[in-house]
Amino acid sequence: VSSPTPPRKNTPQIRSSVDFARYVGLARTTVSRVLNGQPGLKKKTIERVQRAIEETGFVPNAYALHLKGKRTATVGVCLETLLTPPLISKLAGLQKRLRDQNYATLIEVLEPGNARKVIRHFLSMRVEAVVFIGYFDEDQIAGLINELNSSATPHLLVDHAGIRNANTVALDRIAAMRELTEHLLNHGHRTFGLLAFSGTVRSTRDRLQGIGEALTAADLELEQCTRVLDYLHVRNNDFDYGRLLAKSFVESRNLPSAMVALNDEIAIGAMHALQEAGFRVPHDISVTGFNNQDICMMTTPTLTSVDQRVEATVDVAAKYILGQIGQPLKEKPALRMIEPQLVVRESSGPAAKAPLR
Amino acid sequence: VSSPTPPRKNTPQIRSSVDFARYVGLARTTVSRVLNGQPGLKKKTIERVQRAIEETGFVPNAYALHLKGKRTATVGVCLETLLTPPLISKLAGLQKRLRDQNYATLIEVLEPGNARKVIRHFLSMRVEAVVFIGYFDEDQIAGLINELNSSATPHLLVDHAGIRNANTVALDRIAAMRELTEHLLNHGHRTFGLLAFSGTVRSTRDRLQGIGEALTAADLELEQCTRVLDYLHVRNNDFDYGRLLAKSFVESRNLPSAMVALNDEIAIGAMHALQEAGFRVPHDISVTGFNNQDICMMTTPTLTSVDQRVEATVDVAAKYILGQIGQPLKEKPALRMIEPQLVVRESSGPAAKAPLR
DNA sequence: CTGAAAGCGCTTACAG
DNA sequence: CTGAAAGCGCTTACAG
Repeated sequence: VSSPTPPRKNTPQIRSSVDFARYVGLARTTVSRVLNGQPGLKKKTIERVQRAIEETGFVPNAYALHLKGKRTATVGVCLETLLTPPLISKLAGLQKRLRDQNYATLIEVLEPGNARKVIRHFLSMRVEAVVFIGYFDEDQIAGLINELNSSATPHLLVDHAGIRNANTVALDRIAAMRELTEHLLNHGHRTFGLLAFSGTVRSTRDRLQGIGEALTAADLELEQCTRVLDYLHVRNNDFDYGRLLAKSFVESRNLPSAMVALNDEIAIGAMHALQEAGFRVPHDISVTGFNNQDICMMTTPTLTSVDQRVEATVDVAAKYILGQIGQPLKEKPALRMIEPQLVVRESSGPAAKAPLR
Repeated sequence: VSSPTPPRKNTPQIRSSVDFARYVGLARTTVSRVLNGQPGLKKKTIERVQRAIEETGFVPNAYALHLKGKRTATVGVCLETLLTPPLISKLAGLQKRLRDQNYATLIEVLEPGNARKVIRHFLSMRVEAVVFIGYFDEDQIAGLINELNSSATPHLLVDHAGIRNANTVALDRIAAMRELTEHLLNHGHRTFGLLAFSGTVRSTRDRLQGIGEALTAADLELEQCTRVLDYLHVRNNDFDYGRLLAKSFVESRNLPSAMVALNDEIAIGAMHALQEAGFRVPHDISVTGFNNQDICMMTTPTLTSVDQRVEATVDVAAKYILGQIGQPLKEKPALRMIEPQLVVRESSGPAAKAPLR
């Protein structure tokens, strides 16, 4: 399938359509008509131009094309600073879908302080839409959306739900944690160690709410049933943080019957620490993750987790944004929730009979 | 640090510097001089323009700017289709360094069949350099580099060594495997199960060569010491493939004393399968990975691996490419090898006394 | 500070 | 098929 490139002869540097037309030996107008596939041209002329393209490598200047009215066919994507595996999957999926529709993707990482600059760069490049993937400062993102609206550029937030007036596609994190908690409740768990659920990020608040809803439905109270030791360590959502947290729970001699981790890495780190301390998972204590990464199947025991359904998310996102391009801005913000999928594996099971020491 | 966006009043749609100058009530020339920070302007005038920018959200059209001679300050990055964690780290590191120098990054995934299109897109966008990250079809990439050369666009391959006339920054995979093999030889290992080392990709050939060199130096022969069962399964460099391979070795009743895996995922999958089959790692059999991902510290036992030194790689890459921009193309291709770092952990140890069954 | 003009690299009627 | 012209949105001398 690879298209071989012919060896380039020593051709004079072709810098513009003027040079190129001269090289071909045709009028600039004619060349332009060939390049744009216009009708009424002799086959021989078309071939002559195509051969010259191969010979010279001439590529028209996109900047001139757009000035003349050609669409930029470019979408800007802003990423959260933390490039986690699920975020990368979403980016890759979106890029592929846009590319398939002949859109180019301009990607920037949104860091605190560079937001304005990034958006202005996108606008100067006349992107036809902007997609944000991940979690951002809420005030900041609201400002950016304002800016996009006033230049009639459609936008979409992927993941970050709850921003007023923003178009959003997001995992239903409330439902995710509700289902996960129900699963644990059904197994008799009544005390839950929450790993890395502190903080005021929207996603965490949603997830806490989901836990709370499940507990309330079972006539339990969030404050009574959950324990948090996040404040003991510098937070860093990785294996090691999970290990530290679980260790602290062990040392506190006040272990919950289930540990619910913010993500798979933390859950795996926690399992590790628990096993090192002599506890059996899930016999002595259950552990759950989030994101359903491939590693969940490779741990001992395999890890119960929640799948974000990235493909579904990206599908909805791409369709939405492609549908908005070229349309007048909608007045009502669009909100699409993606249903998560609980994946039960070996790490969660019936609660231990006696409270652990 | 977040720059608040002022609420946008109902301003008339500003589409060009003409509109904008009219809105400000100044001559287009004056506005342009303010925008470009030219001297000899009253403070009051400058402020007036800046206020109008805030009010209208006016952003000059980058396409017009570039036509007038402004640099595009854009670098194109081509990625291999398979977005592995090390590849993403390299991309993220490079993007950050380019952004810090005020370069925008245009990212495309190179799939078989779209290579020409991608390069032509980059050239039409007048990127100032192109970086390839990962492994590609060798003929295809040679053609692309040809094309870039003839339009005087500097390029750099990250990872894929061995392409003639290409500028390259790559991990010294030969040295990596030589050191890893020496480490195992020193522990008395003489039989090596190679997991996923079949195929003719350049990186695999290099890595096999490194193994071979270490064996030769110990008066051993590659063919005698190594075993491969890759042909038994559909290759897919993930946990599950490693598990399948290790299982097949177990079933073959001809186990090597050490398993050397192409990457960490495969190694972890293999460890898992070995442990399920009742073998102890490393007491009965040693296992090694590659890439030194975070999980290496979270497995039981922790996994011996090789670190690609992504930061060093990206550093060299960014410096090289930024140094080439605006310079005449070098005649001699540049080649910089990055020294890998062997990270010995628990999964590799002294060879078992008796051959395993 | 203003205003008219030229020109960057293209495309697109338009008259031949 | 050719050739001259206009114009996209900018910047930059230039004369006022």
